[in-house]
Amino acid sequence: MSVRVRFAPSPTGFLHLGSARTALFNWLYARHTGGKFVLRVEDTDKQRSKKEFLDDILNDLKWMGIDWDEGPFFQSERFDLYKQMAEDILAKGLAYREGEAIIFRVEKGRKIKVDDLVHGEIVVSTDEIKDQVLMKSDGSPAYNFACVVDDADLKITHIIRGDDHISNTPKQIMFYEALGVKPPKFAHIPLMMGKDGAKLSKRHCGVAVSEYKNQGFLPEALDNYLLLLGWQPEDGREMISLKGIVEEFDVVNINKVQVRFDRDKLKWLNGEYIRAKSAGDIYLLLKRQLENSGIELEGVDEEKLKKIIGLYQVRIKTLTEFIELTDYFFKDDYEVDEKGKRKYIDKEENKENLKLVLSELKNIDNFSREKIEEVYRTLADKNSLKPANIIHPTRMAISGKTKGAGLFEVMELLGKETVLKRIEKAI
RNA sequence: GUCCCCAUCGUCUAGCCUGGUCAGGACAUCGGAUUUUCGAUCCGACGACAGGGGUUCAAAUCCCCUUGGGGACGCCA
Repeated sequence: MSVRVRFAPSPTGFLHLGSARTALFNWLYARHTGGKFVLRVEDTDKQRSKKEFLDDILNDLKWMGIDWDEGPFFQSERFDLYKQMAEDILAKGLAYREGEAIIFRVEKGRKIKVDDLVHGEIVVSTDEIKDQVLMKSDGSPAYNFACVVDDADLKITHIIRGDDHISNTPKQIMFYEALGVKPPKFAHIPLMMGKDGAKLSKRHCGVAVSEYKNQGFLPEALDNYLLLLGWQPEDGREMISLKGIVEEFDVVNINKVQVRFDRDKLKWLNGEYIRAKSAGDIYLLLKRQLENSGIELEGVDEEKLKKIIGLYQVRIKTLTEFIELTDYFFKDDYEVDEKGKRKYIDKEENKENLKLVLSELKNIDNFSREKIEEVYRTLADKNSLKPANIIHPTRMAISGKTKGAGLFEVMELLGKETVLKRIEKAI
């Protein structure tokens, strides 16, 4: 029988990192087995469910490279089915009415066994479980019941979900029995916590996939990191693509331990992916981010921008860092490092050195990297200065920063006019 | 409180099932090399089997207890 898994978000908020990770494991397992990935929307709570949330969730999934084969199915459209199934259970004498509600009677003194693909066998006594609501008085199904009816109806074979559902599982197994349906296999994956071990929250580093998207993380990096959190290939390699790992992936070797989200490692991976891309690819990704941050790209030549990317690609870990580091290419009112200014500009000797530089630069016709470098070297030589004595003040004068890409490349890209203007201003 | 899950460097992990290798790797941190700075890169350092009992010639590995962390106990999902 072919594998069918599902991802069942509730459209009551954005796509949470933890849910994204669950979706990822489900998707991977479906692709690994050649099975189907089904999308189901758990919108039984009509008050809190919003279409916009759903759209965001689906967009984020697509962004991550997660596609689905069937659905989305909406629970809100299937109330008749739940009601029918509850009535059936009622007719079998396994449930009772309490007002409008239908309640499942839990038989005491039984042991329910959950055969979990990640944890092994989990046994729970039914003495621990209270009678369970199947249908609420308002006519809507209770979560656990709707979940079972749908999973049975959609012929789901493997339920891969978070550890927080372990305690729901024995209840759900009883519902399967009542429905006369063989339960699927379960795989409960350990929860993802914040860096300090407490619940992942906004306070830590953000919980929404879209936040990472907006901060300039690449989907490849996020996918890779989320997967690495709890699973790793046998050879231990850490750069893994979703598509490339499909064959190797399996749920049985997902770790049992609760994991902590480590933004630093994500950033490292993101940097690796940024460096692996061509300047052209980065350009495409960056365009939207730049415009969002109020930088006019109208007047900026694409080739030039690609060259700037080429210089900074190796120095950034997220796309947004690019914007911070290269503001001086796009506007004259860029950020100025005051401490650096005092060190490299304000001192009298620095101003003298900059004057020397300025007079030499004025005479250059071909404002190329090679030519500028030659001028700097000979100038330093003639005045028995260290090259650094003129390089640092120049960098400070033209970029407002003490660090950055190679100075001569930067100068060439900035152009003679801008460079001279900024040095004069600094003096 | 009751039930359930879990326990190797700060973090993610390899090793555990089928006891016997200096407990290996990655991120982070700190040094060094290189560089006009930053970054990248290359070298190196720091750093863990939660504690206590067993079993055994031998325990990170098997068993028990304690401790610690997490989850669930809704007519929320």
